[in-house]
Amino acid sequence: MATLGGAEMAVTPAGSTFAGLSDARELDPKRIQVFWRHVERYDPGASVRPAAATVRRLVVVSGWAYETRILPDGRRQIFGFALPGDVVELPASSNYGQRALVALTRLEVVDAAVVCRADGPDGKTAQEAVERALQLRSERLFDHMVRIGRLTSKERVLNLLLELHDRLRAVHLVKDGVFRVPVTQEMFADTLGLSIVHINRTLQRLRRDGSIVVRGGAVTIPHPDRLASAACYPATWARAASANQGLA
Amino acid sequence: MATLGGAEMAVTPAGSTFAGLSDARELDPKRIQVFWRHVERYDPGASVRPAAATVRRLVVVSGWAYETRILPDGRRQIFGFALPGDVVELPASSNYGQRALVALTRLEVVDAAVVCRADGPDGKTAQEAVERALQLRSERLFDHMVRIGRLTSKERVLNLLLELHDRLRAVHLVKDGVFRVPVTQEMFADTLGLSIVHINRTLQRLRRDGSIVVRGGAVTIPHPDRLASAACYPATWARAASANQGLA
DNA sequence: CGAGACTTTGACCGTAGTCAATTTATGTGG
DNA sequence: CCACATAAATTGACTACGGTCAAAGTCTCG
Repeated sequence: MATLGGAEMAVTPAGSTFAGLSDARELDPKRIQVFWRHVERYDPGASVRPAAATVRRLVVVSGWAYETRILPDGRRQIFGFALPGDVVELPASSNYGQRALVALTRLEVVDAAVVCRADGPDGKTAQEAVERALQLRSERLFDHMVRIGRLTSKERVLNLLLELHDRLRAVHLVKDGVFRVPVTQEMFADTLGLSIVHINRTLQRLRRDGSIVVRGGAVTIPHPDRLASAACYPATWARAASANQGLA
Repeated sequence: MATLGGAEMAVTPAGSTFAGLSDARELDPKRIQVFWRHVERYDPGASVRPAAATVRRLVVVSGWAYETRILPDGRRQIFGFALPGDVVELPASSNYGQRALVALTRLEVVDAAVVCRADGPDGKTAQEAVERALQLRSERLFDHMVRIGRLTSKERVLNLLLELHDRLRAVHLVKDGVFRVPVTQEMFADTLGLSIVHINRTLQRLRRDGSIVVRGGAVTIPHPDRLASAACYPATWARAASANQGLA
């Protein structure tokens, strides 16, 4: 049967090397030059290096990552996924045990400070974009809390897939309604606070009733609008996401 | 039998009108004067007024509040509690439906901007304190996500109580190990992603086995250290909280 | 005292977890 | 291109944690 995870692939926005920073006005050759030197690359499974004493703000250039914490007894909670164009805040290494950012695919990130510095005299535009992106990330945390706190398993899965769909679409990573989700069912389980077996069965139900279509790690959601209400997915969100695409 | 909620009471730090801002160096009479004029007061159940177009940062002066979202079908998720000395970020009124800050007791708040403005030439000290407090709040969101995502009901309740204990202690609201928790069991349920009935039974179990003592809305945790590990409560946390008390 | 809010209890149900085995990719070296 | 090793997905049987419903008990306060 079809699976959800599909391992690593070219998880980069269409027609642009600089995911999430691809919009016209940002594409100053000089600026890109600057970025190239500062891009950090990680292989799947590697943790992004935190700063020594400060929180670190990172812009995801390409690839997927996930934020996670692992409990002493091995239980794991995944807080969310970082996609191209997202900005993430890493805790200082001193309390890094609390939360790590792990590459899910091949991953490229740039320090937000670099992006801001590169942007004009006082880097105001980029600075604002970073703030906005962090704000969105924060809102997503609340969404996710609702998911794991108050939604049923079916709603959780759908809701998360809808979010990923919208976010990926905002950075042009959805083609003809199809998007790639390089996440194993085990990770989905740890994200949504469910067991892996239950995730598996829930996905099957969703496929059977036609809510989602999964083919080789790529997902399609035939009727996003119809499902949004069934999954308590705030329609508002879609608006906010397209009106305010973070760094895209 | 003893209950948990105990309605409103003087939920203000010991020997100080200005909870969370009571430390020596902050107690400049002029500054307090400024604050008095800007304090906003809310009655239990009232929502704190959001700003029109911007996120609003508020310092809690006294009382409790909770951040919440209500789903179309009535389900509710409470994201956490704001205690004296905490700083909270409210969304702009445009998408205020997403998340509200509601007074749980009589509540006094001040706009963080006011606090910063009042603090010396460029308000740097206060500014930093606000940033730090927001950082702590953010960390608590992650803690809470682990709670509802990966802990058992018993662990969830204990873990939350331990957090409240530590936070209240940091602002001197714990006397002889006893602290007041003006939260109904229904709210606890909506906070921890459980049903009210289950919360009730879980609390009873915890009382029976002596993990907690509840008398008229006041709670004692006889052996915090022993329970911390049983509840996956990061001991680290306590350290961070006392080393870094936000605005206290 | 009565109303309303909150807590407690009992009976029953169902969603989701656990355990363990099987099947299906995915990948690697010969 | 095949054999084998490994990771991921799937299945079945069984359990249990936590939810639902409904009624009764407490507490507070006007």
